[in-house]
Amino acid sequence: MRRIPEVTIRRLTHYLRCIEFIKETGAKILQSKELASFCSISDSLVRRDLSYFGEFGTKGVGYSIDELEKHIKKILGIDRIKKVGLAGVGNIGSALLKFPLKKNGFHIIAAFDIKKELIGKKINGIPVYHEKEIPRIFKEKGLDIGIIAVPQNVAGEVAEKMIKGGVKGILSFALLQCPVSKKIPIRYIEIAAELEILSYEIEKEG
Amino acid sequence: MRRIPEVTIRRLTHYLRCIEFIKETGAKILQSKELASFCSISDSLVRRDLSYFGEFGTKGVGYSIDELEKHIKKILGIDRIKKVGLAGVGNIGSALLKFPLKKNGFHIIAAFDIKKELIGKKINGIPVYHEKEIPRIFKEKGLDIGIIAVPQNVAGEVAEKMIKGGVKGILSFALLQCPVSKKIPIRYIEIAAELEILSYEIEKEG
DNA sequence: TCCTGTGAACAACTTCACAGCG
DNA sequence: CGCTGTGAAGTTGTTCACAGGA
Repeated sequence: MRRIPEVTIRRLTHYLRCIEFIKETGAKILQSKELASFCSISDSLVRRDLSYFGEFGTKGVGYSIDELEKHIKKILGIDRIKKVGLAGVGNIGSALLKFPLKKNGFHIIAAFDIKKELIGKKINGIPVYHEKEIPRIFKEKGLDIGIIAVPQNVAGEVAEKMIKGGVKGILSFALLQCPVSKKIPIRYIEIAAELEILSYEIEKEG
Repeated sequence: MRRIPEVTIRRLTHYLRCIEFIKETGAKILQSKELASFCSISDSLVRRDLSYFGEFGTKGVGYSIDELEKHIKKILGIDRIKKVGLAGVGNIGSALLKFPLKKNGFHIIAAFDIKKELIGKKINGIPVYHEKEIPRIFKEKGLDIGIIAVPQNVAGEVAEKMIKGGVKGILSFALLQCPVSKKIPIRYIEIAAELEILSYEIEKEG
């Protein structure tokens, strides 16, 4: 099997969103052309993306929606629940605690902060610990993913603590200054960057 | 000038973050090699990215940090303030109202929701209007960018209202169902998708 | 027949390697 | 000499076009 482009994985998540939507209409079969038009891409790209992982379709017919959903979830590794720990219960952090990530298979098991008035409380049923507890709790509860929503200047040390706790991957809202010690996947959500790209696109023509 | 890859624009925003950081050290000159190592990419890619927009450097020396910052801001169109309207004052929305986007040149001027208890209030100094006012307020205040943080099922109509108000670009946290009528740039921030990609990367090897 | 899966052609992006200027 | 800017080569990703199975 050839190396798989990262954009293919991103599109897979998009296919999943479309499938979830199409399922509601009661359809059972989906063709590459229909899925493609939902995503505004070419049908051959849909088939290419899927073919990296096997032959899921039926020639002359299309793809079974249920099967396809199952396959994509398996590929993305979300066929089983992922346990998540969240560091930083500020603006973004507390919004995430209320965000329905559970329906996508991501369960936030524990939150962390340094503010005394938060520690020991439960927010939306999720207990808040002191940040110094990150390594212990991550290890004890077997958390898979860490979300970092703390200020820029402490993001690096929080990441190191998660790694000490055996985290397998990190999603960060703050740029992690120095590349962290152990090699685990790290992804970023940067709201300012998205707005800047949008700004560029606006100025480009209009 | 050749067509500019979207990844180049994304990297430009990253260069800006690095420059902001490096500036604090008091440095005045920056070489492509140093910027590249900050971003974990090759130096020739940095030079290629910048060369799409002109010749900003001095051969044998490097780039003036101040000049480079100014140029990149100009390219991204953030050399002047962008006015932003935010629809949806829920979890994510209210977090964004407190988020320091101002320091990146994005000023949230107005917020919108449908909950009676919010309308007429000010949050962090930003007035909240009813969502039916979107077209009027966007037009009157000359808002450039709309951020959509409402539930999926009403995201489409909110987008249409913004377009009626003359918005130039949209950043959405909810997938917009049908592609909106007028052709303006739309970008997405999908937290679930990022977690899914992370999940894939985790399972891939470890 | 119709739609998938896939070599082969094509397009986009990155790196190489070096000319050229300060 | 040292670093930028850039053709040309190399690599990666997308589309074409069609063989092949239901």
